[in-house]
Amino acid sequence: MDYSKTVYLPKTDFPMKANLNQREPEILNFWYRINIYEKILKKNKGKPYFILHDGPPYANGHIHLGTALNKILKDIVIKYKSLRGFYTPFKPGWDCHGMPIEHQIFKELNKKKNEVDPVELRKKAKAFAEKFAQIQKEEFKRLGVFGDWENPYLTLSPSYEADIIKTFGELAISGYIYQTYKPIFWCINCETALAEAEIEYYEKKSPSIFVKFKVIDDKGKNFDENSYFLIWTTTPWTLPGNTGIMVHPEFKYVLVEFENERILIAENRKEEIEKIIGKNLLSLKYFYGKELEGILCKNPLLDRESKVVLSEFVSKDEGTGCVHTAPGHGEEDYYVGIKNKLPVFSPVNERGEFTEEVEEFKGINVFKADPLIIEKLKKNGNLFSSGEIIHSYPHCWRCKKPVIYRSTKQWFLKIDHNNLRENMLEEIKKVKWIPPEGENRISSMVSQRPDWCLSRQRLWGVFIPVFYCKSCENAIITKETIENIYNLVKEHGSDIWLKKSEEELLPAGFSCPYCNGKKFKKEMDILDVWFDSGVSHIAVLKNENDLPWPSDLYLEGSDQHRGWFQTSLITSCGIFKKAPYRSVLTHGFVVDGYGRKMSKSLGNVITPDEIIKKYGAEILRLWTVFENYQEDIRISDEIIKNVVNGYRVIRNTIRFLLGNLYDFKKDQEIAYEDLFEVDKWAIERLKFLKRKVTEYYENFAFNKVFEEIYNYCNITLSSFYLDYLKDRLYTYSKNSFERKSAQTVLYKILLNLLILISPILSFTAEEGYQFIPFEKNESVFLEDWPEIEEEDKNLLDRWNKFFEVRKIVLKKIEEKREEKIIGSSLECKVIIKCEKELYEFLKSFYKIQTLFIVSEVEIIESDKFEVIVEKTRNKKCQRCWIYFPEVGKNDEFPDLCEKCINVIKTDNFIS
RNA sequence: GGGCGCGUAGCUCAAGGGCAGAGCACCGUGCUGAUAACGCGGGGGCUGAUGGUUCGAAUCCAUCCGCGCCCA
Repeated sequence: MDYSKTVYLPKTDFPMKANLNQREPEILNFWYRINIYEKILKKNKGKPYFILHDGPPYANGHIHLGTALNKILKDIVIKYKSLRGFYTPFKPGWDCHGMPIEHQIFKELNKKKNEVDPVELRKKAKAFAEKFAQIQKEEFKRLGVFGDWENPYLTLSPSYEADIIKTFGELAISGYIYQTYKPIFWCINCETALAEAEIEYYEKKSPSIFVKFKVIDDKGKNFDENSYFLIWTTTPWTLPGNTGIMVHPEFKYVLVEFENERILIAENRKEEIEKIIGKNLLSLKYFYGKELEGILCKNPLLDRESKVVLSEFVSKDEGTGCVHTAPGHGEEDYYVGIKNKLPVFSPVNERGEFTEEVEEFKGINVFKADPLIIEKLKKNGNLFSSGEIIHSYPHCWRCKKPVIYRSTKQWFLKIDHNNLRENMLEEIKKVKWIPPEGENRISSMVSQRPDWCLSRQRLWGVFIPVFYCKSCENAIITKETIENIYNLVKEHGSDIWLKKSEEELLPAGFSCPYCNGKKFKKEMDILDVWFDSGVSHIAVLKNENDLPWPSDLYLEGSDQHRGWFQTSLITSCGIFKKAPYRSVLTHGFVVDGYGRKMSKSLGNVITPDEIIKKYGAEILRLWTVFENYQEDIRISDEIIKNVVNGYRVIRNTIRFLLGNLYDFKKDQEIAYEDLFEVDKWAIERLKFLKRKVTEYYENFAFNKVFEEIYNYCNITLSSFYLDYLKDRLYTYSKNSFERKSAQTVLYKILLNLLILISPILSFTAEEGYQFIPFEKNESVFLEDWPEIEEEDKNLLDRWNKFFEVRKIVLKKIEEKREEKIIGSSLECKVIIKCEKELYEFLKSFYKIQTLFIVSEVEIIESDKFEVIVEKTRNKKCQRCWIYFPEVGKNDEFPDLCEKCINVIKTDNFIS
C-alpha cells in the first residue's frame, strides 16, 4: 500500500515561486479596488493622529533608488503606526518650481531667458512638472506605498502658491525680509542671471597681473614706509570693486625688499615670484597670516580702503598668498566680505559696462577695460608684473561667451532678526533626531549659516510679492498688498503676477505708504524654490487640510539637514517660534557595492525599475531594511541575491504554515495550558519575537526587525520546530490532540508573522493573508497589531539548555552519517550518559526522541557525560518512517507501527 | 581645504579593554512527505593602515588612507 496517500501532507495554493513582477500588480489592483487607504483611516478614525509629513521630491524625472528608499521607509513607518491604531493620513507631495525644470524647458526650446514669453515658458514648465509628478505617483504606487494619491500636494497649485505668498508676507511684515547686494553669475551678452546649471567651463585667455596694495595703516606691525601687499588676479576689471585682501591665518608671510619698496607675500610663493620677475628677493620680516588681520591698504585704482581679512580659502599653490577680494564680484569674496563687514561694490551694469561709480571707465565693457586698467596701474606704479594666462573660465551655456560675477539687489531673510537663530537652536534641542548625530549636524549649520538669499532671477516660480514706488523707490510689502495678491494667486495661480498690471495687482486706489505715490513697479525676481518646500508644513498641514501641527515626523536623506529640515525650521520659527516636527529621521545615500556613489560616468547606476522588473517591488522593499539605512546603503547583484534569499526563506515559512492549516478551524483551538510543552515553547518564542520586533519598529531599526523575523523563521521554525512537527502533523489522526495542538500554534504564528512583516513585505503579507483558510478581515492591514505579552523566561531558559544538548547530539549524528552508518536521522538510536542532574532534566522532556528526530533515545545515569549514536535495530514503519520494535508483529499490517495502524483504522483509510 | 559620519569573513551585521561571533554565500553531506524546498556539518579574519597608552586593544588616544553627505 502506498501510505503517502494516508498522511496529512501540507496543502495550499500559496505558490512557492513568488513571481512577484506578475503577482504584485494583482495585489495592487485588489488594494485599490477595496480602497484600502480609506479603510485603514476609517478603522482608526477618532484615534490619536500620527503625521509623517512628506518631503516633496522634485518633479523632473523618474524616481531613482534614493527616492524609492525614502518613500518605502515612510510607507513602512505609516503602515506600522496604522496597525498600532494611529490615525495616519499621508499626503504625498511634489516640488514643482525651480531651476532644473526651467533649464530643461530652455534646453528644449533652445532659447534664452529674454527670448521667451514668460507666460508660455511657465505653461510648459507647469506641464513638465505635472507630467513627472504623475509619473512618479504611479512609480510610488507600484512600490506598494499607501497614501492619498488622489489628492497629493503640488507646490505649483494655486492654493499652495497663495500660501507661499502669505507666508512670505507674514515674515516680511515681522521684519525678517530685507534687500541688499549679492553677486551672481551674469551673462553680459544675454543680459541675464545664470544658475550654476547654466554654466559651462572652457579655456580662456586672460590677463595675469600682480598688483601692489600700499599699506596705509600697519596696525602697529612696524611695516616701513613704502610697504605693499602683493596680489595676483586674472580679472583686472574687478579691482575697482576691491574692498579687501584675504590672507590665510596659518600661512607664514614674509616682507621682502624690492627696488626700495617692501612687498608682503606668502613665504612659500617667494620662489615662484622670483622666477616671474627674474630677480632674487631679500627677506626682511616674517609674520603669520593671523597677525596681519585688520591692516589697511589702499585700493590701487580708487581712493578707497582695502582691509586685510583672514580666510581658510587662500590657496598655497598659486598667486601670492594675498588674495584680492571684491565681494561684489565673487561668491567666495562675498561670504568673506559679509563675514568681515567689507562693503559690497558692484559698479557694473547688466550689459557688463562700468557705471558712474567708476567714473574713469564709465560705459566701458569690463573685458575691454582690462587693458586700460593695466595701463593705469602701470602709470600709477602699482603694477608689479603683467602677463597672460590660459585657464578654465565659466561661460554661458547658451551663447558660449565668458560670464562675469555681478552683484544685484536681492531679497534676504535675516536669520538674526527677532532672535530667530537662538529660537531655532532652542527648538532643535527639543526635537528628537534619529540618529542623534543629526542634532549636532543641524545645530552647527544653523549657528553658522548666513542670511537666506530668497531672490532668484528666474521665471519658473512664485514671484516675490513686492512693489516699488516709482516716486520714492521704496519697496512696499503691507498686509493689504499681500492679502490682495494672496487672493488673486489663490484664484488664478502665480501667473497672475505676469498677466496683470501693478494697478490690477494692488488693492483699488492703493497709494504709497511712504510718499502717497500712485505709480508702482512690481518685483520680477522669483522666490528660491527652497522657500516653496520650506512652507509645506504651513500649506499642507495648517492651511489646507486642518491636520495637526507640528507633525510627528520628517523622514528624509541626511542632506536635508541643510535643506528642507532647515528651511522648514526657519519659516516655522519665524512665524510660530516652534519647530514644525517633533522628530526627524534621516537615512543615508544609495551607493554601489564598493561604497561609491552612483553616477552615469562610473556606469554603476541601478534603477528601481530594473529591480522591479527582474525581482519585484517586494525585493526593493526588503532591500531597504536589509541594511542599516542610517548609514550609506549599498546595492549590488550580490546584495540583491542575499535579499532574494532572505525573502525566499520567509515566503517558504509562510507557505509551510498555510499548508498545514488547510483543515484547521478556529473552534479547534487548544487552550494554552493544555498545549504540549514544545508547543508552549514555540508560543513563548513568538511572544519574544513580537516584543523585540515591536521594540525595533518603535526605534525605526527596521534591519533588526528583519533580522529578528528572519532568524525566527530560519532558526526557530525551519531548523527545529517545523521539522520536528512534521511527524505530528502528517502522521497523527486527523483530529487528534497532537495535530490540533500543533495547528493551534501554527495558526498563531502565521497570523502574527503576517502582521509583523506587513509594513515591510506588504505584498507577500497580503498574499499570504488572503490564503488563510478561515474567517478573517478583508485585508491584513485591517488587523490590529499583536498584543505584547511578557514571555515565560523560565520555560525559554529550560529549552535553551535542551538545545545545548541537542547541538551535541546532532554533531554525533553527523559523524555517523559521515561514516556512512546512517543516512536519515531516524535510523539513529541515541544514548546519553550523564550525571543525575542532567539525567533528571532530559527525562523530563516528553518523547525526547521526537525532539531529536531520531527513533530511540536512551538516557543513562553516569559519572561521565557522553553521547553515543548507533544504528537502531528496530524496523521502519512504512507510514511514519520511524523505527519501532513492534513493527512486523501485526499480521494485518506487518510494515506499520502501532500508532499508524490505529490512525489508518480510525481515519478510515481502509474500508 | 573645512564640518558630520562610516570602515570587523565574499555579503549583511554582532561583540565597546580579557580566546573575534551570527546568518547568508561557499564547500561537503543527508533526505526525497516544505522539493527550484528542507535538515546536518565544515573551511573562512593582520577587525582600513601606522604609531602610542595598557600585563592585555577590534574596542581608548594620535596620525594617515579610503568612502559618503554637506559646505568651500
